[in-house]
Amino acid sequence: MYYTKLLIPTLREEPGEAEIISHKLMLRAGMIRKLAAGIYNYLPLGYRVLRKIETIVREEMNRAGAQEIFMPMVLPAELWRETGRWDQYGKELLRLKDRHDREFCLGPTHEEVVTDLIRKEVKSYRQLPLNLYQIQSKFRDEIRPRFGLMRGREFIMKDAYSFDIDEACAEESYRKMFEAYNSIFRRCGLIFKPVEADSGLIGGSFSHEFMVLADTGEEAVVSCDACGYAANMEKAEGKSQKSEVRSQKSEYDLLPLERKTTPGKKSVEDVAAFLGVAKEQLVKTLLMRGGDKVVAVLVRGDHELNETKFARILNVTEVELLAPAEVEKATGAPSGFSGPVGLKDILVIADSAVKGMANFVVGGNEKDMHLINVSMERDFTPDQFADVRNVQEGDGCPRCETGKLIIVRGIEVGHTFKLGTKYSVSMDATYLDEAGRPQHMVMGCYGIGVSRIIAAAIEQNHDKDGIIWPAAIAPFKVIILPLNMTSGNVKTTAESIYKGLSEKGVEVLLDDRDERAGVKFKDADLLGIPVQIVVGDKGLNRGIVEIKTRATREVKEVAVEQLILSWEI
RNA sequence: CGGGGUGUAGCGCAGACUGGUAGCGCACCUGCUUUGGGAGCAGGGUGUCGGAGGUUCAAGUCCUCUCACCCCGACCA
Repeated sequence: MYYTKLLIPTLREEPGEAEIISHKLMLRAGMIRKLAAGIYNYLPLGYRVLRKIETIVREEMNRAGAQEIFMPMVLPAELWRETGRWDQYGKELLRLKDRHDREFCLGPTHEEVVTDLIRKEVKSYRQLPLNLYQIQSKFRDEIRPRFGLMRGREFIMKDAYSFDIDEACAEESYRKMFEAYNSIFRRCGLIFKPVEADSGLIGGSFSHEFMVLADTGEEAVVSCDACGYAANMEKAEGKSQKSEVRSQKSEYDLLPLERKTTPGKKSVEDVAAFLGVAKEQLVKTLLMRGGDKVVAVLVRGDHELNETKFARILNVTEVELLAPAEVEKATGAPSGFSGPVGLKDILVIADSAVKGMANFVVGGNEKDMHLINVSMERDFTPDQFADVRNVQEGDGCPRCETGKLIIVRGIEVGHTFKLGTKYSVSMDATYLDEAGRPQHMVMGCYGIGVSRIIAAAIEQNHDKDGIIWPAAIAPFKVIILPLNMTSGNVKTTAESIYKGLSEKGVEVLLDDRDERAGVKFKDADLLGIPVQIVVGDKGLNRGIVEIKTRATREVKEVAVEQLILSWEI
């Protein structure tokens, strides 16, 4: 392809709308342009990368036995009402009406549609298992789209759905997808990690997220430094190092409970500093609403509540912190002074790291008042202990004896769920077994953020000058840089190299613009094509061209006549 | 949805407080020179100053409403 024939509007300056590096570089490299918040045009270069990724995804999905289909983007409301998600999904579901006033939504995911298809077409156990996938635009009306393709409202997703006769077969289908996903991300040239995840709103029994490791990732990835354990923050469990070992009551003399005035000291930092104790000697009391109940949660001062775990304990889909006025009503004191001692008619759940603590500090349920030397059981007894906190770096691994947990950032590019019968039951998708009895199909669903992979790949592969594409997803493999288009020798040599490589099946971009060398170098670095072939008079006088690797900037001089002959794809 | 901010040329921005012919850099077009890391000189403005009302002799600037976008938070594959 000739550069002047392609629309590649590179920018010298960083557009103000972009915050993170992948978004900036995609705009600067002329890959995408924004149409509306979270909605983007793909220009030729961006689309080529997208297609590369799609091809890898298709090949691996097909290899794993999945079949490609294509479902509509506009979905009728009735299907969503059948599973209850028309009401559950909230504002993220973009709803619209047709001319007859019938209700529809733009598809954010396709469990309902595919289940409807299968329940109509599949009747017998002989037709199973089935795994159907599509690569398609999804629309989720995100509260706050940001970071370009990383969190768009319209985005391109590969979604697959498996249907099996029973749990064991469903797990086999899941395992195949898990392996296909590993192959896909490996082939895309990404450094990634599959982690255990909470299954969230889509529901189901277990689930993995595939995380591309990058400092700018939006999610925290927890993993063990000794064994293979890895989970996302919502799901990760850990053994607390300090409280469970050091703060055993038996090792301490219980001191008498005391009241201390702590004027205006509300935060853990302030109270700890004021009283001259460590943050981990405090216990926070958070008043939360889950469903229609108000619950007090106790978490050690240096720990954070994990709302996902907490919601699961309460068996509700979401929990929220009470507003200050509600806290005052529930405890009799302004927020910041809540404590478990003397709380009435409120369920108290304590994080397991609080178990066995002694001589600690809690709020006094009175303005400007805290209690010190509080001890479990003597002064109060929680209704329940449970793991409701975020793990911290250095916590013990829950799976092995010696491992310590480490935390890195990741970008979620894939998610696999074992759904079980959640949708087949609510939508009555059944098959007849060998005995002729109707049984619910057991399902799985598997998503890959195809467009997000582009952003993730750039987050992981760039330098100060631009993108450095992994070869498998690069828009071109080679860019030829004739440094002076007015030199006949340079021009014809560049063109013959272009022709030679093209005939060998190499995807080549020839920068035939009449630009100065500096401009071509800068743009080539920005675009991130893995190999640059530099053709200049200087080199040609010695009969050579330079082959430069974008990633390392290593330059190899090669005789012109040798170049095509010795080229290895 | 709450808080903050920004809309002026393709991109980055100034001009607004204090109303008086819409500007700067880059990009773009023409010509000449130049040509190995974002060239120089000369010429060219490509703009409903986000939109609608209003105040005024006069509005990019003041007032009201509105739309879009960005950031923080809550939320989320």
